[in-house]
Amino acid sequence: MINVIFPDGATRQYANGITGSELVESISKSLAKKTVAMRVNGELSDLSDELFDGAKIEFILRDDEAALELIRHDCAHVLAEAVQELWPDTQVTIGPVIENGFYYDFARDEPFSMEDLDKIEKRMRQIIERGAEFTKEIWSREKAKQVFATKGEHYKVELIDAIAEGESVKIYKQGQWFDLCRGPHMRSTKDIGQAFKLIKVAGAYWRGDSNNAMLSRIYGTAWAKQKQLDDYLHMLEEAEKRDHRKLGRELDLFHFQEEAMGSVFWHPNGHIIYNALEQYIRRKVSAADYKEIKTPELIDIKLWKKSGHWAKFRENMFVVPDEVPSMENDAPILSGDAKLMALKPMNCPAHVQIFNQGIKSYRDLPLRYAEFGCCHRNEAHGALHGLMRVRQMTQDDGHIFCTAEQIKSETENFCDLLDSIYHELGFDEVNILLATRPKVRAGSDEVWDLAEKSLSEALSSTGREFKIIEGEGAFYGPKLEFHLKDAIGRTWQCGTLQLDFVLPERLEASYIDKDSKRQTPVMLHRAILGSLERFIGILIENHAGRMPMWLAPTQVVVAPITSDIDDYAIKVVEQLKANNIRAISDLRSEKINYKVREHSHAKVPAIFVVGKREAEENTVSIRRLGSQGQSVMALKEAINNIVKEAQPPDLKNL
RNA sequence: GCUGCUGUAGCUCAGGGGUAGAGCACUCCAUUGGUAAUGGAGAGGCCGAGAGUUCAAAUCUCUCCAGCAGCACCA
Repeated sequence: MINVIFPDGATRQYANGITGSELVESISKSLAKKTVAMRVNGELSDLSDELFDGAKIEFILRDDEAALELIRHDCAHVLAEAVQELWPDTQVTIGPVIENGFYYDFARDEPFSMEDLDKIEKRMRQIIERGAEFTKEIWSREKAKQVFATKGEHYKVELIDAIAEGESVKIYKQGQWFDLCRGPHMRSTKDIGQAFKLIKVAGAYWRGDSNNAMLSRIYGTAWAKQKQLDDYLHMLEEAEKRDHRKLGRELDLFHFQEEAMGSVFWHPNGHIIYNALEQYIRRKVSAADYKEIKTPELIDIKLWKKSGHWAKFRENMFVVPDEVPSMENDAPILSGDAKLMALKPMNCPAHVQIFNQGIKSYRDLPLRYAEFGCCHRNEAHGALHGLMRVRQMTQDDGHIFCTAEQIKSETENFCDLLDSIYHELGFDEVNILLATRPKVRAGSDEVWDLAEKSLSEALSSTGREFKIIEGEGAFYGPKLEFHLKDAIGRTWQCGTLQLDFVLPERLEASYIDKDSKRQTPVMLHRAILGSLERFIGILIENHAGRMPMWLAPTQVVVAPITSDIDDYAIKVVEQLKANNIRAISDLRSEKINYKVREHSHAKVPAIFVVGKREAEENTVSIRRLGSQGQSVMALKEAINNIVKEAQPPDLKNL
């Protein structure tokens, strides 16, 4: 007999060799019907696994959160089976679960088309209907390799070779079809249900290495219930509608063109947002005791060599010879021995240069520099993505020079500043990650201990929750990442705080300590928004283009109903402008319906409609974006309200 | 950078070996109206770039370039 422990702590005795499904059957038929897997001592397992003495078990019902992973994983297997039924010469490779779904990579000469996806999906639904049971077999390494080799599944053979000694080689069968798999799986393909959809096809490298062969990847999404699938598909649609590249064009904010690919042409409307945001951050960092500086964009590669960027970051740097090229047939000729300059990809070395001017005392620390530094990075062409990934960007960058003892308080200060800014910008959910020492790193373990401890203590002392990502730190120090959740649930990494013990040393930064000895300061790299370009992209998508009043390029449109009210409309605009409101009049001889429609599409937050009545009574009829109705108000009151609303968030309530 | 797809008017897109098409936007004219499209007329294009096949190429072929999706990258 064996003892099995249930989630509520109760222990019951069962016969040796009892499986999870036999056990659940013995408890209740209806529970057994809903149970698709189990957790044994906290590990997801097949229901068909035999239990052992002292096993803590927990049943996973199909509707449990935990079952979602299984649904998606099983769905990936069915996808592979469907593809091999349709195209038997296709090799299967791996098919893991990812956020919101799964994918499977196939090796095949012809890539899949979108039409193929429909065919595959149909076949998948049939396979699921067949409801073949998942059964597990343990094979010897030799047998597994031989069977897959005979089938021509060379990638699987390679996977078997990669399985650690001592780990068993598991084969999961579903009817005739079988796959090498770690498991676990649900009872049968029927448990998957029909709430899934194949989303897209794409190329992907074998084992994620760009030196390897390119495979064909099929992405799918799967859910427990149809409603969840519908919601997810709706979210994707919503995300598409919010695409900042589309809105940027429609709202006339910015554009890109071939001659400057990856760099933004800011139009007047977009630049209003840009400036408002920059000025806001300038006020915030100034209040947090940062000194704003400005450093050169073009710097001799000598400095980049010294800083280490030349060795680590060269392939992302734009290099410019300091020479006037001679010309032949309009083609430039460079001598090849001119001095080389590089457009700065980062601001840090330049900030150290300013720190290094004059002699610094421990009394000067912490010393905080901020710069809206324009950086150039030669990003891979395939990486460019609207404002989100550009080749020329402006970071809201800053560097804090301090002592090791000050790391903790500086971290706390910075977190407070971030909280305040994210909150004011409308992002109230922030996930914090602490990336710790990587395998290859600079600096002694002692210093790393202190650095990691300072960061985690600073976070804990303020009651902030954070996750640790082991080994993901920069080679020069650990870092914090701040991820913002947007209005439709996507997260964006924006803020970062990175400790650096290497650069100050390399660039010979020092201060005179209390004992009049020279010391090397610690350097904290930090950014709040990340890049202004990218953050504006995030703001556009977060607000779906309907910017809050203080960021809206045009804040008010005054639209007269007939042309004999034009004078009054002009007067209203003048008064708005006198109060620093970005207002325009729309005097075209169009109907009011037309004007309202057009400015609503342009996402102007407020339309003041003025007709004969309003002109006589010195009022305006206000129509706010997103509302169907309107309200009539005295002009003075209306202006006051707009002025109040148009205050940047840090200046409201002052 | 890799794989796949795409590139025709400002935008969204149709067409497809032999005068280049639509809707919206734009310009002009009429219209003066009460909260999401008033009517009419007009203008607008090296069909991404280059080469090739052909009597003839926007259309077929090749090479580039850019965009899109994913991968890789992301100090």
